[in-house]
Amino acid sequence: MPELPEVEIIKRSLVDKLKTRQIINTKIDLPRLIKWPNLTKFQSMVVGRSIIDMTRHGKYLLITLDNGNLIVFHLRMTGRLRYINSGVSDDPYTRIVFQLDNGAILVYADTRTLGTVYALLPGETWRISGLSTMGPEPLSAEFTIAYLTNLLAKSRGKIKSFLLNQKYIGGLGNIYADECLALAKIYPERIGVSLTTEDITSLYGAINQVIADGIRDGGTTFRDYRDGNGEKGHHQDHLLVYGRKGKPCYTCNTLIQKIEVGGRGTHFCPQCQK
DNA sequence: CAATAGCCCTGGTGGC
DNA sequence: TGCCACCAGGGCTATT
Repeated sequence: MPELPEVEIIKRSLVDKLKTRQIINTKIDLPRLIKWPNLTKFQSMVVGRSIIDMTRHGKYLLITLDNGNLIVFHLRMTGRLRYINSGVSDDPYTRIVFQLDNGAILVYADTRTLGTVYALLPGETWRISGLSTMGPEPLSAEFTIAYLTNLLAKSRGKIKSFLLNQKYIGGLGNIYADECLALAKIYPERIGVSLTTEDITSLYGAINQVIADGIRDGGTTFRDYRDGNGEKGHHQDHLLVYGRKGKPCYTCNTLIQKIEVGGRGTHFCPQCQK
């Protein structure tokens, strides 16, 4: 499932190829993925425009067009964006194709079709609440120990759920949230306000470290994730707990457990994480 | 504010 | 081998 590191790698692998390209046509096989506006308006806002830039905000990907309009993607669970020189997609789950002026295509493919796509006028990002209410991202200047401390002082829910809430921190998903808590040695069901100064310092460092490592390794490929060139990531080879239920902890050899927290599968070491 | 359930959706998997 | 219930889970909504 693409989280911040995966979406960042997709952006990096696509941005230079897309810049200055003109979108000459679209082929939309699954119109319900377009959440705003309707199919006809979406096409009219996109076709004929040139791409100025591609950026990422949390797990959202944004393409800026030459008139200031935005194409916004959220890949959810199984969304993929890929640039294909030949102009022909071999992905059986291709849902949207953007035909470019050099004969290449930008393909949006999505197995489970939970992804979302929008076209926005300049200044319309408020239409996507998840985008406009998103908290600071790991590794950003706004994400500080003081910020985290202030929020946790008011947080009466479980720390795992806190980390997944995009209003607090933008970009963490289920895999990296579990990894953050493992690295910080914090039990996922701890209540936010119960975290000590030491815990918070450790967690803050772990969040930045885990996200940086994920990016360094080109993202985590469990099944579906690929970058913009169709390449897998490597961070699945460096996970401490996610997907390791029943396997020994690298620190203490205790078997990793999996529980449900806030409706999400949650992996942790019962010995190391307190 | 927090927890929970339901919804969207398809493919892989485990059990029998 | 075939069938089927179940699970994966991000983000949103409704309810308690």
